[in-house]
Amino acid sequence: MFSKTCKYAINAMIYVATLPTEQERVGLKEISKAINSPEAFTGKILQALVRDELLASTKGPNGGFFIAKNPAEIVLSQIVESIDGDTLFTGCALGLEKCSEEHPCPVHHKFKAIRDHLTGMLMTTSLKDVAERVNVGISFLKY
Amino acid sequence: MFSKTCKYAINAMIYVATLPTEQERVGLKEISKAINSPEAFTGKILQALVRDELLASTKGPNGGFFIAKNPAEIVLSQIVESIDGDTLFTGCALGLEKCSEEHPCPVHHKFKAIRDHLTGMLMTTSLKDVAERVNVGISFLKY
DNA sequence: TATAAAAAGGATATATTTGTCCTGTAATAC
DNA sequence: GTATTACAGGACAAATATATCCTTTTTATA
Ligand code: FES
Ligand code: FES
Repeated sequence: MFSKTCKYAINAMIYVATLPTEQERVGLKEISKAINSPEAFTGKILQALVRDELLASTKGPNGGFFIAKNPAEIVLSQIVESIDGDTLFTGCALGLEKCSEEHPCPVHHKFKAIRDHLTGMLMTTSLKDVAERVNVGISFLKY
Repeated sequence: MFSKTCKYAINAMIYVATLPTEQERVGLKEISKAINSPEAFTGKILQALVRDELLASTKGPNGGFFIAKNPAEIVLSQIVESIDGDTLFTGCALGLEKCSEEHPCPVHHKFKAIRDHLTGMLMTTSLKDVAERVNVGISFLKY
Protein backbone atom coordinates (compact mmCIF):
# COMPACT_ATOMS: atom_id res chain seq x y z
CA MET A 1 0.00 0.00 0.00
CA PHE A 2 2.60 2.51 1.17
CA SER A 3 6.33 2.10 0.61
CA LYS A 4 8.44 1.44 3.68
CA THR A 5 9.93 4.87 3.18
CA CYS A 6 6.45 6.34 3.35
CA LYS A 7 5.54 4.37 6.46
CA TYR A 8 8.66 5.64 8.19
CA ALA A 9 7.78 9.15 7.09
CA ILE A 10 4.27 8.99 8.48
CA ASN A 11 5.40 7.45 11.74
CA ALA A 12 8.14 10.02 12.12
CA MET A 13 5.79 12.91 11.47
CA ILE A 14 3.31 11.51 13.96
CA TYR A 15 6.00 11.08 16.58
CA VAL A 16 7.22 14.63 16.22
CA ALA A 17 3.62 15.80 16.38
CA THR A 18 3.06 13.99 19.67
CA LEU A 19 5.67 16.07 21.44
CA PRO A 20 4.53 19.08 23.44
CA THR A 21 4.76 22.32 21.50
CA GLU A 22 7.08 23.74 24.17
CA GLN A 23 9.64 21.08 23.40
CA GLU A 24 10.95 22.58 20.26
CA ARG A 25 13.20 20.29 18.17
CA VAL A 26 13.73 16.61 18.51
CA GLY A 27 16.78 14.77 17.22
CA LEU A 28 17.03 12.10 14.56
CA LYS A 29 18.27 9.58 17.08
CA GLU A 30 15.24 9.98 19.29
CA ILE A 31 12.84 9.85 16.36
CA SER A 32 14.24 6.68 14.85
CA LYS A 33 14.30 5.06 18.27
CA ALA A 34 10.68 6.04 18.89
CA ILE A 35 9.44 4.62 15.61
CA ASN A 36 11.92 1.75 15.41
CA SER A 37 13.45 2.68 12.07
CA PRO A 38 17.01 2.65 10.71
CA GLU A 39 18.60 5.90 11.78
CA ALA A 40 20.58 6.95 8.71
CA PHE A 41 17.78 6.02 6.36
CA THR A 42 15.30 7.91 8.47
CA GLY A 43 17.61 10.89 8.25
CA LYS A 44 17.25 10.88 4.46
CA ILE A 45 13.49 10.71 4.74
CA LEU A 46 13.35 13.60 7.20
CA GLN A 47 15.53 15.59 4.81
CA ALA A 48 12.95 15.05 2.10
CA LEU A 49 10.13 16.09 4.39
CA VAL A 50 12.03 19.24 5.26
CA ARG A 51 12.52 20.00 1.56
CA ASP A 52 8.78 19.61 1.13
CA GLU A 53 8.18 21.89 4.09
CA LEU A 54 6.19 19.43 6.11
CA LEU A 55 8.99 19.30 8.64
CA ALA A 56 11.51 21.94 9.60
CA SER A 57 14.93 21.54 11.16
CA THR A 58 17.75 23.43 12.76
CA LYS A 59 21.37 22.41 12.98
CA GLY A 60 23.79 22.62 15.82
CA PRO A 61 23.45 22.01 19.54
CA ASN A 62 19.82 21.69 20.61
CA GLY A 63 19.01 21.41 16.97
CA GLY A 64 16.58 18.94 15.54
CA PHE A 65 13.28 18.57 13.78
CA PHE A 66 9.87 20.06 14.35
CA ILE A 67 6.58 20.18 12.50
CA ALA A 68 6.63 23.00 9.98
CA LYS A 69 3.10 24.19 10.61
CA ASN A 70 0.10 23.49 12.80
CA PRO A 71 -0.36 19.69 13.00
CA ALA A 72 -4.09 20.24 12.64
CA GLU A 73 -3.39 21.59 9.18
CA ILE A 74 -1.18 18.79 7.93
CA VAL A 75 -3.07 15.80 6.59
CA LEU A 76 -1.73 12.34 5.92
CA SER A 77 -2.26 12.58 2.18
CA GLN A 78 0.33 15.35 2.06
CA ILE A 79 2.94 13.07 3.56
CA VAL A 80 2.04 10.19 1.27
CA GLU A 81 2.13 12.40 -1.78
CA SER A 82 5.42 13.92 -0.74
CA ILE A 83 7.11 10.53 -0.45
CA ASP A 84 5.27 8.13 -2.75
CA GLY A 85 3.83 10.59 -5.25
CA ASP A 86 0.26 10.44 -6.43
CA THR A 87 0.09 7.00 -8.04
CA LEU A 88 -1.87 5.69 -5.07
CA PHE A 89 -4.47 8.39 -5.62
CA THR A 90 -4.64 8.47 -9.39
CA GLY A 91 -3.00 5.31 -10.76
CA CYS A 92 -4.69 2.28 -12.26
CA ALA A 93 -4.97 -0.74 -9.98
CA LEU A 94 -4.04 -3.10 -12.80
CA GLY A 95 -1.22 -1.03 -14.20
CA LEU A 96 -2.78 0.66 -17.21
CA GLU A 97 -0.73 3.69 -18.19
CA LYS A 98 -3.61 5.91 -17.15
CA CYS A 99 -6.70 5.37 -15.06
CA SER A 100 -9.73 6.79 -16.82
CA GLU A 101 -13.45 6.37 -17.23
CA GLU A 102 -13.08 6.30 -21.01
CA HIS A 103 -10.64 3.42 -21.13
CA PRO A 104 -11.04 1.62 -17.81
CA CYS A 105 -9.40 -1.59 -16.70
CA PRO A 106 -11.66 -4.47 -15.65
CA VAL A 107 -11.70 -3.49 -11.98
CA HIS A 108 -11.87 0.25 -12.41
CA HIS A 109 -15.54 0.62 -11.50
CA LYS A 110 -15.07 -1.28 -8.24
CA PHE A 111 -11.63 -0.02 -7.44
CA LYS A 112 -12.51 3.60 -7.79
CA ALA A 113 -14.79 3.49 -4.77
CA ILE A 114 -12.05 2.01 -2.65
CA ARG A 115 -9.46 4.44 -3.85
CA ASP A 116 -11.79 7.33 -3.15
CA HIS A 117 -12.48 5.91 0.28
CA LEU A 118 -8.76 5.73 0.98
CA THR A 119 -8.01 9.12 -0.50
CA GLY A 120 -10.82 10.71 1.50
CA MET A 121 -9.54 9.20 4.69
CA LEU A 122 -6.00 10.40 4.09
CA MET A 123 -7.15 13.87 3.11
CA THR A 124 -9.31 14.32 6.19
CA THR A 125 -7.05 12.78 8.79
CA SER A 126 -4.73 15.35 10.30
CA LEU A 127 -1.48 14.81 12.07
CA LYS A 128 -3.13 16.25 15.15
CA ASP A 129 -5.88 13.61 15.02
CA VAL A 130 -3.48 10.70 14.99
CA ALA A 131 -0.89 12.20 17.32
CA GLU A 132 -3.57 12.64 19.96
CA ARG A 133 -4.43 8.97 19.78
CA VAL A 134 -0.84 8.18 20.56
CA ASN A 135 -0.73 10.71 23.37
CA VAL A 136 -3.79 9.29 25.09
CA GLY A 137 -2.32 5.82 24.76
CA ILE A 138 -4.80 4.15 22.43
CA SER A 139 -2.40 3.92 19.48
CA PHE A 140 1.23 3.01 19.12
CA LEU A 141 4.15 3.82 16.86
CA LYS A 142 6.08 0.64 17.46
CA TYR A 143 5.54 -2.83 18.74
CA MET B 1 -1.20 -1.40 -3.98
CA PHE B 2 -0.40 -4.54 -5.96
CA SER B 3 3.10 -5.45 -7.14
CA LYS B 4 3.73 -5.32 -10.87
CA THR B 5 3.99 -9.09 -10.79
CA CYS B 6 0.54 -9.28 -9.28
CA LYS B 7 -0.92 -6.87 -11.82
CA TYR B 8 0.48 -8.99 -14.65
CA ALA B 9 -0.96 -12.07 -12.98
CA ILE B 10 -4.44 -10.59 -12.67
CA ASN B 11 -4.42 -9.29 -16.22
CA ALA B 12 -3.18 -12.60 -17.56
CA MET B 13 -5.83 -14.56 -15.69
CA ILE B 14 -8.50 -12.20 -16.95
CA TYR B 15 -7.28 -12.51 -20.51
CA VAL B 16 -7.31 -16.29 -20.42
CA ALA B 17 -10.77 -16.13 -18.90
CA THR B 18 -12.06 -13.98 -21.74
CA LEU B 19 -11.39 -16.70 -24.28
CA PRO B 20 -14.25 -18.97 -25.33
CA THR B 21 -14.29 -22.23 -23.43
CA GLU B 22 -14.01 -24.15 -26.70
CA GLN B 23 -10.65 -22.60 -27.36
CA GLU B 24 -8.69 -24.70 -25.00
CA ARG B 25 -5.14 -23.48 -24.31
CA VAL B 26 -3.59 -20.17 -25.15
CA GLY B 27 0.12 -19.60 -25.49
CA LEU B 28 2.43 -17.39 -23.45
CA LYS B 29 3.21 -15.25 -26.46
CA GLU B 30 -0.43 -14.43 -27.09
CA ILE B 31 -1.08 -13.72 -23.43
CA SER B 32 1.82 -11.36 -22.96
CA LYS B 33 0.92 -9.59 -26.17
CA ALA B 34 -2.69 -9.22 -25.07
CA ILE B 35 -1.80 -7.70 -21.71
CA ASN B 36 1.31 -5.89 -22.85
CA SER B 37 3.74 -7.55 -20.48
CA PRO B 38 7.32 -8.84 -20.85
CA GLU B 39 7.04 -12.34 -22.21
CA ALA B 40 9.69 -14.24 -20.25
CA PHE B 41 8.73 -12.61 -16.99
CA THR B 42 5.09 -13.35 -17.61
CA GLY B 43 6.10 -16.95 -18.18
CA LYS B 44 7.47 -17.13 -14.65
CA ILE B 45 4.29 -15.67 -13.26
CA LEU B 46 2.11 -18.12 -15.13
CA GLN B 47 4.28 -20.93 -13.79
CA ALA B 48 3.54 -19.76 -10.28
CA LEU B 49 -0.18 -19.58 -10.99
CA VAL B 50 -0.05 -23.11 -12.34
CA ARG B 51 1.73 -24.28 -9.19
CA ASP B 52 -1.04 -22.66 -7.18
CA GLU B 53 -3.62 -24.37 -9.38
CA LEU B 54 -5.34 -21.23 -10.52
CA LEU B 55 -4.10 -21.86 -14.01
CA ALA B 56 -3.33 -25.12 -15.76
CA SER B 57 -1.04 -25.79 -18.68
CA THR B 58 -0.01 -28.40 -21.20
CA LYS B 59 3.27 -28.62 -23.05
CA GLY B 60 3.95 -29.41 -26.65
CA PRO B 61 2.25 -28.39 -29.88
CA ASN B 62 -1.14 -26.81 -29.28
CA GLY B 63 -0.15 -26.61 -25.66
CA GLY B 64 -0.69 -23.57 -23.55
CA PHE B 65 -2.55 -22.24 -20.55
CA PHE B 66 -6.14 -22.43 -19.45
CA ILE B 67 -8.10 -21.57 -16.34
CA ALA B 68 -7.90 -24.42 -13.86
CA LYS B 69 -11.53 -24.30 -12.79
CA ASN B 70 -14.73 -22.43 -13.49
CA PRO B 71 -13.89 -18.69 -13.79
CA ALA B 72 -17.03 -17.97 -11.78
CA GLU B 73 -15.39 -19.74 -8.88
CA ILE B 74 -12.05 -17.96 -8.97
CA VAL B 75 -12.01 -14.62 -7.20
CA LEU B 76 -9.43 -11.88 -7.49
CA SER B 77 -8.30 -12.23 -3.88
CA GLN B 78 -7.02 -15.71 -4.69
CA ILE B 79 -4.75 -14.35 -7.37
CA VAL B 80 -3.52 -11.53 -5.17
CA GLU B 81 -2.85 -13.86 -2.29
CA SER B 82 -1.09 -16.33 -4.55
CA ILE B 83 1.34 -13.71 -5.83
CA ASP B 84 1.64 -11.02 -3.17
CA GLY B 85 0.71 -13.02 -0.09
CA ASP B 86 -1.69 -11.77 2.52
CA THR B 87 0.03 -8.63 3.76
CA LEU B 88 -2.47 -6.50 1.86
CA PHE B 89 -5.30 -8.19 3.71
CA THR B 90 -3.83 -8.50 7.17
CA GLY B 91 -0.78 -6.23 7.42
CA CYS B 92 -0.51 -2.94 9.26
CA ALA B 93 -0.73 0.17 7.10
CA LEU B 94 2.08 1.84 9.02
CA GLY B 95 4.34 -1.18 9.19
CA LEU B 96 3.81 -2.50 12.71
CA GLU B 97 4.89 -6.12 12.93
CA LYS B 98 1.30 -7.13 13.44
CA CYS B 99 -2.02 -5.38 12.90
CA SER B 100 -4.24 -5.83 15.91
CA GLU B 101 -7.01 -4.20 17.87
CA GLU B 102 -5.03 -4.57 21.09
CA HIS B 103 -1.96 -2.72 19.89
CA PRO B 104 -3.14 -0.63 16.95
CA CYS B 105 -1.16 1.90 14.97
CA PRO B 106 -2.51 5.46 14.81
CA VAL B 107 -4.50 4.87 11.63
CA HIS B 108 -5.73 1.39 12.39
CA HIS B 109 -9.31 2.37 13.19
CA LYS B 110 -9.70 4.26 9.95
CA PHE B 111 -7.62 1.99 7.80
CA LYS B 112 -9.43 -1.15 8.80
CA ALA B 113 -12.61 -0.03 7.08
CA ILE B 114 -10.76 0.61 3.86
CA ARG B 115 -8.89 -2.65 4.00
CA ASP B 116 -12.13 -4.52 4.63
CA HIS B 117 -13.71 -2.67 1.74
CA LEU B 118 -10.87 -3.70 -0.53
CA THR B 119 -10.75 -7.26 0.74
CA GLY B 120 -14.49 -7.64 0.32
CA MET B 121 -14.32 -6.39 -3.22
CA LEU B 122 -11.52 -8.78 -4.14
CA MET B 123 -13.22 -11.71 -2.46
CA THR B 124 -16.52 -11.14 -4.23
CA THR B 125 -15.26 -10.27 -7.68
CA SER B 126 -14.87 -13.36 -9.81
CA LEU B 127 -12.77 -13.80 -12.88
CA LYS B 128 -16.00 -14.34 -14.79
CA ASP B 129 -17.32 -10.94 -13.67
CA VAL B 130 -14.32 -9.04 -14.95
CA ALA B 131 -13.70 -11.14 -18.06
CA GLU B 132 -17.24 -10.42 -19.20
CA ARG B 133 -16.64 -6.70 -18.96
CA VAL B 134 -13.71 -7.12 -21.31
CA ASN B 135 -15.72 -9.31 -23.66
CA VAL B 136 -18.55 -6.80 -23.97
CA GLY B 137 -16.00 -4.07 -24.62
CA ILE B 138 -16.46 -1.85 -21.59
CA SER B 139 -13.09 -2.69 -20.02
CA PHE B 140 -9.59 -3.10 -21.37
CA LEU B 141 -6.45 -5.05 -20.55
CA LYS B 142 -4.03 -2.70 -22.19
CA TYR B 143 -3.84 0.86 -23.41
C1' DT C 1 10.90 -42.43 -34.62
C1' DA C 2 12.21 -37.82 -35.66
C1' DT C 3 10.91 -33.24 -35.46
C1' DA C 4 8.88 -29.34 -33.80
C1' DA C 5 6.24 -26.81 -30.44
C1' DA C 6 5.52 -25.01 -26.03
C1' DA C 7 5.85 -24.79 -21.03
C1' DA C 8 9.27 -25.58 -16.93
C1' DG C 9 13.14 -24.28 -14.75
C1' DG C 10 17.87 -22.58 -13.74
C1' DA C 11 21.16 -19.01 -14.15
C1' DT C 12 21.92 -14.48 -14.79
C1' DA C 13 21.13 -9.46 -15.55
C1' DT C 14 19.03 -4.95 -14.52
C1' DA C 15 16.43 -1.65 -11.87
C1' DT C 16 14.55 -0.02 -7.79
C1' DT C 17 14.14 0.20 -3.00
C1' DT C 18 16.13 0.15 1.22
C1' DG C 19 19.95 1.03 4.01
C1' DT C 20 24.91 2.59 5.60
C1' DC C 21 28.93 5.50 5.97
C1' DC C 22 31.51 9.41 5.75
C1' DT C 23 32.29 14.30 4.92
C1' DG C 24 30.42 18.95 4.71
C1' DT C 25 27.83 22.74 6.72
C1' DA C 26 25.47 25.49 10.03
C1' DA C 27 24.48 26.71 14.70
C1' DT C 28 25.49 27.01 19.56
C1' DA C 29 28.23 27.57 23.62
C1' DC C 30 32.28 28.33 25.89
C1' DG D 1 37.27 31.79 17.35
C1' DT D 2 37.34 27.03 18.62
C1' DA D 3 35.08 23.02 19.80
C1' DT D 4 31.02 20.54 19.76
C1' DT D 5 26.58 19.27 18.20
C1' DA D 6 23.33 17.96 14.85
C1' DC D 7 21.31 18.11 10.21
C1' DA D 8 22.56 17.99 4.89
C1' DG D 9 24.27 15.61 1.28
C1' DG D 10 27.12 12.55 -1.56
C1' DA D 11 28.89 8.05 -2.36
C1' DC D 12 28.35 3.56 -1.74
C1' DA D 13 26.27 -1.16 -0.31
C1' DA D 14 22.73 -4.60 0.26
C1' DA D 15 18.33 -6.45 -0.57
C1' DT D 16 14.44 -7.07 -3.36
C1' DA D 17 11.70 -6.76 -7.49
C1' DT D 18 11.67 -6.94 -12.23
C1' DA D 19 13.28 -8.91 -16.47
C1' DT D 20 16.06 -11.85 -19.85
C1' DC D 21 18.35 -15.89 -21.72
C1' DC D 22 19.21 -20.50 -22.36
C1' DT D 23 18.57 -25.44 -21.50
C1' DT D 24 15.47 -29.19 -20.26
C1' DT D 25 11.21 -31.63 -20.33
C1' DT D 26 6.92 -32.91 -22.19
C1' DT D 27 3.66 -33.46 -25.87
C1' DA D 28 1.76 -33.69 -30.54
C1' DT D 29 2.18 -34.97 -35.10
C1' DA D 30 4.27 -35.96 -39.52
S1 FES E 1 -8.43 2.17 -15.12
FE1 FES E 1 -7.72 0.70 -13.72
S2 FES E 1 -8.34 1.58 -11.86
FE2 FES E 1 -9.07 3.05 -13.27
S1 FES F 1 -2.34 -1.83 13.44
FE1 FES F 1 -1.86 -0.58 11.73
S2 FES F 1 -3.49 -1.04 10.42
FE2 FES F 1 -3.99 -2.26 12.11
